[in-house]
Amino acid sequence: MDADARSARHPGRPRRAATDAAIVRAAVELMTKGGVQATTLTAVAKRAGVARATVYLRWPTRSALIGAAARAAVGGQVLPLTGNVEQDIRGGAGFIQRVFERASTPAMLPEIVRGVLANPPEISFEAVAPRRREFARLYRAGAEAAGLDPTVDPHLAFDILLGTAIAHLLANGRPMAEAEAEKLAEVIIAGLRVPRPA
Amino acid sequence: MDADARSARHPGRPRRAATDAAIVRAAVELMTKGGVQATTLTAVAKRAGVARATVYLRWPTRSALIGAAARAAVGGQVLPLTGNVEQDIRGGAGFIQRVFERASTPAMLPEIVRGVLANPPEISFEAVAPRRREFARLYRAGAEAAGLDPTVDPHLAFDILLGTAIAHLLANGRPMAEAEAEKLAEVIIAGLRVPRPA
Amino acid sequence: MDADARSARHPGRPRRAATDAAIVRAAVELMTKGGVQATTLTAVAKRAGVARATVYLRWPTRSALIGAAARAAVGGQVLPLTGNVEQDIRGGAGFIQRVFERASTPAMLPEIVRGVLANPPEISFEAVAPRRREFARLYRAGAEAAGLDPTVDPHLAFDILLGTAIAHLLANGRPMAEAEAEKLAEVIIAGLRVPRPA
Amino acid sequence: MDADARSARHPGRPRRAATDAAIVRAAVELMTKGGVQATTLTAVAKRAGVARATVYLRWPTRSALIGAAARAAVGGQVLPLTGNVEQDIRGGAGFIQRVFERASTPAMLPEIVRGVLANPPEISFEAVAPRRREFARLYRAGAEAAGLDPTVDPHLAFDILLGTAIAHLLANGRPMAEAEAEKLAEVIIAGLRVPRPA
DNA sequence: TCCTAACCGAGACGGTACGTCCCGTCTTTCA
DNA sequence: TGAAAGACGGGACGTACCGTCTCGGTTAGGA
Repeated sequence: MDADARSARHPGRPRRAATDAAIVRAAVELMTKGGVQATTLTAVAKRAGVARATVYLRWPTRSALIGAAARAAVGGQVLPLTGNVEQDIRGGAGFIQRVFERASTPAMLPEIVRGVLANPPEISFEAVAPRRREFARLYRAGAEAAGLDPTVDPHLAFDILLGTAIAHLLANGRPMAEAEAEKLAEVIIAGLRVPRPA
Repeated sequence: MDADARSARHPGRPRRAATDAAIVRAAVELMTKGGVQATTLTAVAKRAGVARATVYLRWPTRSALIGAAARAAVGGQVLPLTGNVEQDIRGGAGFIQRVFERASTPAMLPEIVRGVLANPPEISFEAVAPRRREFARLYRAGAEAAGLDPTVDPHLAFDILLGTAIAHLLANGRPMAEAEAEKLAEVIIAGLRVPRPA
Repeated sequence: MDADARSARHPGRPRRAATDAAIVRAAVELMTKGGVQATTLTAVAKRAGVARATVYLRWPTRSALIGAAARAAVGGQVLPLTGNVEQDIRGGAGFIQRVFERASTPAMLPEIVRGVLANPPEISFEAVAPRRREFARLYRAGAEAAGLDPTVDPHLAFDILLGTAIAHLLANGRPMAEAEAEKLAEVIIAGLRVPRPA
Repeated sequence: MDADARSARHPGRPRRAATDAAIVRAAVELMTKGGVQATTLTAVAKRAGVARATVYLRWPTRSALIGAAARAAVGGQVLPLTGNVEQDIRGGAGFIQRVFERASTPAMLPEIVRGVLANPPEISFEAVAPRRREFARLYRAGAEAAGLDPTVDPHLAFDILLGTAIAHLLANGRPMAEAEAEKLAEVIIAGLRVPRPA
């Protein structure tokens, strides 16, 4: 959509692309440091070295900006998938574990939850977990061959991985360790494995 | 300590106990209907039939009140535990599924996440998931006898149950269905079962 | 009226007379130190070592209490009058000058003005300047004999004395000095003297 | 300095000049109708058709606004002075009498007294009686030529005029009549006249 | 000597104003 | 047109105070 915006020749002075990035970066930093309530539009604008009105030229609402910041902070990396289901579960565990270890993820999580559950939604869950759908497609396609239960909801493995990371963070105040993530992957794989005929 | 507080006769006019409940109830209702942003102190006080200042006599802050409402709405029910680990995992799945089906839980979830991750924390996770600790104790005590992996983090089963419920809600916008929760319990149990000697 | 209150035998525990005085004294002190806005009922009660409700047993309103304090602080002394008009003008100047020199008078003045001009009046001007009426009576009776203008408003001399003290305080932030008061009295007397036949 | 402020182009949207006036007018009207206690910021803002925050952009405090209103209501008119001392005393009496006859003056008086005597002062007396200083200068310059006592405090005539108007208002609840003011001027002039050589 | 009405301290409570802060919009000037 | 700056309407927040009320405990004086 950036391409669209650029190709449609607008008259007048063009927007500085760097400004967008500076604003989002400022928002992420403020969220990380002080949470949502510290992420005032005034504060964001000041930190980005930009006028408040300039922010409103790009995002219609504070919520929209915070949503953009959340996406940028969390949905930026893309989980690599291979099609080998077992390997993808293990890889997914490691990926999610690393994402949660970055300070911005716990900082953004409350806003993501709020935005996703808002009515109407302010953040699309797809935007923050862009590979969930693909993960399910690959599970559907490759589970049986890998000896995993093909009757189960194909999103289940992904949801367990992500959900457990969230629950662990909430319960302990810190993200899962690498070893815990690996163990989790093993439990999921074992749980989904179809019982071998005796 | 309630006993102490009650026995130590405080001077002055005593607080009306009903007021506490009315305020929390009003807060929960407003949260459920309109989310956090609709849960104005003015609105809560009005709905509870109480002066705004009266609310501040009991909770120092809007956040504190919302935290109390969240605890009341979600931590109110207590997961029954038997000591039979397999049965408790299945029961836990059903319990969590039912809790998430009540409208107040999705409504409160964003605030719970915010409050638990806030710095300093405004909500103790124990308060909203009071049986997690006991669940882990029972797992530690009974896993081996039940043929489940005793080397794994004893909280793991609980965290998977709760976390998956959260992830499912975020991904689909609606809570897990009963059948899904049952399937989840089976996967967890199978995943934790120690490989039987061939 | 105190006598009335005492003679009408009230049942129950009688009021401690000292409490009234302590409350008024506290009010005057607070007014003198911090002005009206510092004279909170809470502060007065605390300083008097008394419960807030106790104050309301004696005065129906904060305004009423402040009015009482004003009367006590300013109307306490009574201007001595002799009937010799010239002498009473000079004496009045000195008296007013001394009253304004006490710190409580400038402190109370704003409240007195407010209370006297309030609608309905909360303070009767008679209560703070109890001898104005008598002064006028004596002027009416003795002016001609003293060679002073009998056709003028008999309150005029008193009003000039008091008013000039107020204006001087407002303009300079400090009360009139003794010499200034004496000079003022001379000007008034000279101004009121009927022109001697050439 | 207004010129400076105007020439030094301030960035941003300029303040609407009409708003200042509307707020002050609303404050004066409310004071006149209901006294200080009716002059709520909310009421002022509402009557001026302005947001409460807008008022706070111009005056830091309710007191400051009320002070401004007092100045505007009372200090607005300027006593015309001629340099002819006798004539100026008579003119001053009439002027003050007319100022006190306007309903806003008695309404504002308590606040003026409070503000002038506050510590620190919130209203400068110069602002409400801007010609007192000039009056004294002219008296000092012209008293002797006019046959008036040059040794007396040159502010005295003015202070008597203003003070007597205040005292009269306090004592009677209504301002001096025109005839009374004229008589007062005559008494002052006679009182200040140096005794003619026999 | 006991009863009883009133006093008194303490603090809850409804109500309301204050002053601060933020949002989203607007109106200016300058590039 | 973009962008900086800041005014503006609107509204919530947390604090403070008023005047009323409701407790518990105390204290004088009459029965």
